[in-house]
Amino acid sequence: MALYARIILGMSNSQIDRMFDYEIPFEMLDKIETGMRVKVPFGGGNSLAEGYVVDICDETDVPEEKIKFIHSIVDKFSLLDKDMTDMAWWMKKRYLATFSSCLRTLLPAGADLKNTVKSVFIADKLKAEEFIAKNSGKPKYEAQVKVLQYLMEKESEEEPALRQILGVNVSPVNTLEKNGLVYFGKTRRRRKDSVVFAEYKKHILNDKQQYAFNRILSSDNSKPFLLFGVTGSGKTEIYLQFIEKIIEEGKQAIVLVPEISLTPLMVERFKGRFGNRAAVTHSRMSAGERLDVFMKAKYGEVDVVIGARSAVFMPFENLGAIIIDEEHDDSYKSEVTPKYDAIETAIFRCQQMGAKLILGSATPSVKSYHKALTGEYVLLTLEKRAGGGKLPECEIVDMRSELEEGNRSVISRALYGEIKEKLAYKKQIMLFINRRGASTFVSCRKCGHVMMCLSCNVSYKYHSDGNFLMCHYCGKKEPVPKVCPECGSKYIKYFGAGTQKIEDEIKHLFPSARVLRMDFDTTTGKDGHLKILEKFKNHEADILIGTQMIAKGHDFENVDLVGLVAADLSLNTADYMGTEKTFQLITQSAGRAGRQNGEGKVVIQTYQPENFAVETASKHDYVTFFEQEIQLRNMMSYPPFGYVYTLLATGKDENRVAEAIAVLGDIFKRENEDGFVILGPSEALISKIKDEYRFRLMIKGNDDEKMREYTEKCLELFGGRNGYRDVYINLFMNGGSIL
DNA sequence: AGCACGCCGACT
DNA sequence: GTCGGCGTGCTC
Repeated sequence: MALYARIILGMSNSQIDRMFDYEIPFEMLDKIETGMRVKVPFGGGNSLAEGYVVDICDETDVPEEKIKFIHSIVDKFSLLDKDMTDMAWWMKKRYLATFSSCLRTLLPAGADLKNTVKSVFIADKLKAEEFIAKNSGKPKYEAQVKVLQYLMEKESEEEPALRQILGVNVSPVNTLEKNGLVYFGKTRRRRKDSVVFAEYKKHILNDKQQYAFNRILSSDNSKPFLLFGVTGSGKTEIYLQFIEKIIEEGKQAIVLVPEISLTPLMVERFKGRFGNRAAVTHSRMSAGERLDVFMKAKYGEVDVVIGARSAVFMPFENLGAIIIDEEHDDSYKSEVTPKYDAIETAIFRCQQMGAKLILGSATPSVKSYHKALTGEYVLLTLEKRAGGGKLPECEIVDMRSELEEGNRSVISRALYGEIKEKLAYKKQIMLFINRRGASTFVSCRKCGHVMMCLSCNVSYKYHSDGNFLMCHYCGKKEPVPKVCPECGSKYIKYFGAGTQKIEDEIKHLFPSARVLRMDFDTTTGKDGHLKILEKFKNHEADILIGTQMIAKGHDFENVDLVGLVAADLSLNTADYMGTEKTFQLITQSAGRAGRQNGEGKVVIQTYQPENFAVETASKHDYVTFFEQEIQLRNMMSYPPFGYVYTLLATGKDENRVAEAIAVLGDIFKRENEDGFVILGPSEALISKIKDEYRFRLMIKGNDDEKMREYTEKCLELFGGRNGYRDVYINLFMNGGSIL
């Protein structure tokens, strides 16, 4: 009886997102496993395609004459078990993506690298013993004896490692192989992990911490925990002690942190507690290193993995817990298809594995806190800072009256005074502005013409260091025009303020202060941002100016003043998350001030001082913020009460894109049985990016589940026609507005 | 995604 | 007559 392998092809973005059955050739029967990648002949030309074995079975519905044989096996070791492929199926359903894209997402980027290394195995222990007895002491055979003695203990070793450890060269090993005492084979590659971290000592939990800790331990794992505690309330210590318990039970844990806070300090804490039983993955590691961590997790060589979003896919076979720190952070949502949310994925994974989930934050997302209040999560609150430190004092400055009273600078008089004072006391200062470049746009005063990028239909941003215009969508640069290209007038005006403009202004106001700027433009090198932060930490600069990049995670002892130059920038976006983001940004930035001595001061500059997000954040009052925000969401039918899906069609040919979105719109209108609101189709606000035209269709409703099914059905009907291959359809279910 | 098949115009 | 353009449909 023949055996068949059920294969999912790995090709991207395809209309062939379904299973294909292949017969397993006889010689592969004992090697092939579910979860391996294989090469198969596919299509009329039998070109080789790579696919994943998702199942092995002894029957198939496919007529015999159609069945082909698997060509070859790619992996020596299975990358995925059934739980992992189940997770991929769940992702496909939840995020309406192809199964193969889900599989590729949960596999590490290095999964296509060679994962094996030449290794030496002992062939025959008896013969080896004889050889050692006969030849030990003889200088001629010294090296061979050394190798055999080592292999008597270890059975096998990677060849390069063996030679390095024993200090022998290739020839004795090859001689042994020639004489049949050892043989060569391949083993899974392991990389060394030699850095030793100082022990991070256990802290005694205070009453509040102990209470939260006990609640988590004694739970039945059915509900996630939301651990709500201000910065410095000791969440990390709870995580660490909890993981210790998990490991004692013989289980493993995943810790997710925002990419940006995956700092050496964070890593030290975990490595210092768990040593080499803990591993880290992050985007700066090579693909091979990341694959290595993945395989270590799968084969139980580590107990804890700390990483950013994608670490939620660590294939632990006995997962005991997932911890998501700073759970409100944007970086937990993927921006590429499948646009998975690491929190939702963690909830699925924990249910699947019977594991516990802890979400921690000082400023929980409105979504999560709402779930905690409605009983979907268990709320655990840590009220005060563990060391007893107090939160910094916040001052709100109304920039409108500043202007009225004649100060046209982007720095208010209050902030100026504070900076001057802190500089005098040799304290450090951080200034935030959520925007790079120097100006937001450049326009002609006479005719109002705005300088635009012709490939993207967005306004150019002015960059003062180098004096050029840059498109932040496609990266194109242009010199600043001397005269208006529309009317020829010489009056070109710059609007708005970004990091560069603040830097110029600060240098002008405080010529003797040492200033560092950190934003996307100054941190392009490898670890560029870490270098800048290190400099600042070593007090090689007095003032650090940056985007919100610097608001997260980093502790600077000597910072006594934080200035939010334009605290309300994110309030004015068309996004319903604007107020939430503003609250989080202010709170996080404030958390950077006076970490050590409690003398911190925060100056919040805003044009909307009466906005409740600004006001509550300045008082460190999350609960009041939440109560107002949730009412607003309810009133406006924003999540978690109402949802917006956006379908974005893009392509090079404007007419084709417009036609495709019209056809798609008709399908949505025709299939609409539940009274969803359909907006559009229409041109997107940014009608072109990188020479690709953009049209969108929006669906509104309040039943997320039903909307998803409906969208899936309509997309299938549209895709089934196979008609618009030159138009790419992108689905956004996160509810934020797509420009 | 590829690739073959097939139905059309334009070339030796 | 036949070569090759791409629109259409299938792939275990």
